[in-house]
Amino acid sequence: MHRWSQLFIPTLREAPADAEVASHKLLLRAGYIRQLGAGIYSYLPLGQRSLNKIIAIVREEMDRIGQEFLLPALNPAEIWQESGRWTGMGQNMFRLKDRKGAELCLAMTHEEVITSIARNELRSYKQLPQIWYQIQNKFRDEPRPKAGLLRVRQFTMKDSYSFDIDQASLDASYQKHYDAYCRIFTRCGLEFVAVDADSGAMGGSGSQEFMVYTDAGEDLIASSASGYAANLEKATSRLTPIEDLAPTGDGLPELVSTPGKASIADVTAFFGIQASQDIKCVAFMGSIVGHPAGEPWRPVVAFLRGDHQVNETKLNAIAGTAELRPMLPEELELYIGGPAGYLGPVGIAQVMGGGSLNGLKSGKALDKLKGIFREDATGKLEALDGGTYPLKTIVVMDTGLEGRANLVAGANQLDMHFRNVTPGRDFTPTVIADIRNINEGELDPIAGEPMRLGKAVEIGHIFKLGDKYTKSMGARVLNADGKEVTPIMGCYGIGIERILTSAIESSAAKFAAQTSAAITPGAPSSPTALSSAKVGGSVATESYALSPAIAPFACVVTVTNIREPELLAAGEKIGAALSAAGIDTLLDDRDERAGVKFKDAELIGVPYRINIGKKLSEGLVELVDRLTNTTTDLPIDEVTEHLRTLVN
RNA sequence: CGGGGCGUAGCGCAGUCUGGUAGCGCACCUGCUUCGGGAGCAGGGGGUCGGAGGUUCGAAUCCUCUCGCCCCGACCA
Repeated sequence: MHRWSQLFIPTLREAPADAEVASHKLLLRAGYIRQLGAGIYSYLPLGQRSLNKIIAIVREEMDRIGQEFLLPALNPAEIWQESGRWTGMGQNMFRLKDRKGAELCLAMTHEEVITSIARNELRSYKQLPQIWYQIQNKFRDEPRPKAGLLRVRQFTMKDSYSFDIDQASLDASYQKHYDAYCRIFTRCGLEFVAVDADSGAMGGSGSQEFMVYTDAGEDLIASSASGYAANLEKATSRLTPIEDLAPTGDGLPELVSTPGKASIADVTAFFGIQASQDIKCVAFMGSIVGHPAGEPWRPVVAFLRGDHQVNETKLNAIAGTAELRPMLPEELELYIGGPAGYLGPVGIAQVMGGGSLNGLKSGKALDKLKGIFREDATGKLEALDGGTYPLKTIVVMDTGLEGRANLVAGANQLDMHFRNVTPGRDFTPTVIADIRNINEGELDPIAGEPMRLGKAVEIGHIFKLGDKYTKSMGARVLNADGKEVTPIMGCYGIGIERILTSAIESSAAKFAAQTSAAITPGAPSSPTALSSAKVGGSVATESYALSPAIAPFACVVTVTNIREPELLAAGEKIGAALSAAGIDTLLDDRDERAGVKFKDAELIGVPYRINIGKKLSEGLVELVDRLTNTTTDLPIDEVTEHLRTLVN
């Protein structure tokens, strides 16, 4: 049992002005952390206790599937040069020189170190599979540390690496991690989802990120009750069928004069249709991936349902471009042949293949194009450096338009639209692909459950690496046939601090929702709700509670007045009994007013509080369960058993 | 790296525009009272105003440079 009077728990009534997000303010106010520099924090006793508990859970679960190492944070440059990441990591790696001038770095991850061990020690398939993990400080020279512990330059990470002889074995190692991660995050009291992540450039075959929904997060994800979950860049949806318009006239595209109707809203109102019955055109210039000169642009034109938005990441992937910018008016004229507001797919094929510079009047587009192309004798554009650039306009149609008919679309003439536009018949896109952002409430593609869309923070990542490091660093083992083969790897990370941070964020969001619910609707004059929320007041209002598994203490015994010997004696007794029962207990034996103790106990996130006060004369104490926000009176001799049930 | 903001006591801030001996609240120390929701009264301690240079009789305040931190963007195993 710990006594509050003897601990260092520097709580603050007000948060430093630098703190913006809830978890940052609360960690500071609760005395968990103090900032030393941008993205650099000291962990005070409370923070350290909580992180140690998280680490203990991680270690326990990881020991079930692997073995713990501790690898150096200080790495010689050589191994990073071997893997190609000495230059590849760019500015994100802290680098330094020793007294002899040798180059070193502070490791931001440990594939190189672990692979150097593997190549020196692993000889035979009989030694595989291996799962090696460590819990270590990592260093990253973030361009922009922010949000308290959410994005920092030094942090604790559990990282593990698997070595397997073949894909099936890697799949098994990967699955072990998936299962272990689910157990870890569940034990920490987190509500999380595992999303499919991009395994792209790393050449891996599978990757998932474990995410916790919170507005403080930097990623956007979608998930549904069926278990479907994906990054916004990958998420797709099952669309509910749209009723197509009946054809008019002969059913073929019909020109309609639509003076001044340049927006979707104007056009749909004019025709009396839904936005989903209209074709939206979004025209970009995309910078070509890997172009030697740096930025030649390729025209990329996207058509979507009027009520959908382009996801530029998806579109980049389809178009083979790295970055998209809107076309300038001159470029619209050149590549599509119509003015903004009246762009459409019909006839766009005729201008595919590029146009002539003559069509351009002036401006940046002309200058830019003149820097890249010249006109040949026939008026066609030709690249100045003789390179072959895809001049063809890439026309991408979103899958949301597949099978549709009789849509309204721009006619590539000022003040004109077509109706009766039917994809496939009236125009043929270069490619049909999912390039839209999904929307909240759309149905997931697997089970058709409604999806939730929101910001989230990544707390873990599992990844089938393949042979990237084993190959470049020359790790080889003999297989059963006596043949030398390259083992394949997986890598798997967990951000320890992010478990704490996201737990606080999630809980604080719930408390905030309760508070605003208490103030806003029915009872505007409720004095207690108003005073606790202190609208416009100076006292901070954020609150939260952690799961007993990761809170610095599972339980706090609050002696409301230590000058009453019976209360203090009862507190000592109950605290000792709880500790003896294996419950991590803090006795608040400070000579403070009850209100101060209540506030502090809430601030430090302890989930269960035993108030020892007036009712003691009746043999009762109060249990405040912060996770369910309930208060109950308990007979003294039932406290331990009750808490034991709650904690486990 | 681009844009914006801020550095005055442990925390939150005023004072800077218009130069004239550095203030308020909380926290801290002492005493008395109070004692279940961040107590009251009285007394007290604590700041070379981020740093350097300059202008001036005089600089927290004006000028130049510099360091740091926060936010938006870019970037992000």
